[in-house]
Amino acid sequence: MKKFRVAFCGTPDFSVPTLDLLSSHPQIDLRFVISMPDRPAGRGMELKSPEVIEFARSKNIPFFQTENINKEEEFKKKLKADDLDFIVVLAFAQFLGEEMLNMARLGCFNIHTSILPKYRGAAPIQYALWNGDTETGVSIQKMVKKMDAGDLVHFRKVSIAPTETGGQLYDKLKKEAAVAMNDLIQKVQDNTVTYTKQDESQVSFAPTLKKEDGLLKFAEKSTTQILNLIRACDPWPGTYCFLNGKRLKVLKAEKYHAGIAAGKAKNDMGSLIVGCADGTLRLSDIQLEGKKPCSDRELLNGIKTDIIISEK
RNA sequence: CGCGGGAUGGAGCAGUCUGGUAGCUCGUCGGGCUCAUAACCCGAAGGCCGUAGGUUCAAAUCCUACUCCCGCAA
Repeated sequence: MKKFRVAFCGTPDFSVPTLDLLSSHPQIDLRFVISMPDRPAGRGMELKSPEVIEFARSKNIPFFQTENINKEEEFKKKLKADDLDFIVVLAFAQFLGEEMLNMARLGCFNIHTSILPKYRGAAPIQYALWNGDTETGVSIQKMVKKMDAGDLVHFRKVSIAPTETGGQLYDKLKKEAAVAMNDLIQKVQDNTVTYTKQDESQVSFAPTLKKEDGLLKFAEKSTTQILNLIRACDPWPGTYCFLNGKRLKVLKAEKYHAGIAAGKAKNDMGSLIVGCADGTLRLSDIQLEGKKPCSDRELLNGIKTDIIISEK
């Protein structure tokens, strides 16, 4: 049987399970892995390869790294000559130009971590949690120039547990993406791929989160809003506030019975509590700058002064 | 050489500038009080103050090198 000739564009660990599937699928001939260049990262700013490249290296899959694939004329010629059936794009962090979109026989399939047309953009997982959604999923769309606006070819729904964090949902969808890809390969093989237009009236957006989106504004938000933001931003970008002028990461919080004025904070018998617009939260797992994560009780053991929570 | 904070009994911290008795809030263990408790009272155990050198009569504290942890940034 003839194998499908495929190229893969992706960057972080999120792309790896799907790449793994493609590299080992009997119907797939994985020709190329395309990713971002190595970047300085971490403390010390040492160069680090994208996870996808690490994987490609370990499996001896030909790979190519670039800041902007659209400008790589030489490489595109090579791709063209490779006579691809389709290109899979997953968390690539680059836009594809006309030439790339038309490079393969079936075009480019992008796996997106929401049920489109909801949450077009870079941070659909976080937005689903932030908004308190109970369901999300992965979609596969045939890419067009407009971001995440292509026809839907496949999707899988996933339910969200009330306390699920960004990291947990991320891991779940990471695997789900590979399953969805597997489904699509079957459809391609059976020649049963269908193209469904997105309902433009239902479009919403999930732009990239910034670090500041994780700043907790207790006084002006409800306890539910704060809790949703905390789980959405766990582990990235993380939520924080300032305790007595020092940066305090908030890792976990819960609703608290006792009351306190909005914006105020105190040590309530070993619990660090802070007033929100409609109630009180206990910040149960926290991390002070320069310190390790610990419980509120542990941190409070070492603080003898009044506690002031601010947005600095 | 990206910027910065930190390492002190099991936990979180003070003490370091201005060297000279190891301290605080908890936890643990024993005892007491209470119908009862994250309560309260009494008592106890537990630290070569990250590592290696140096200065000094004397170093947690000053100097040098190293190891490990973390925040920012990316």
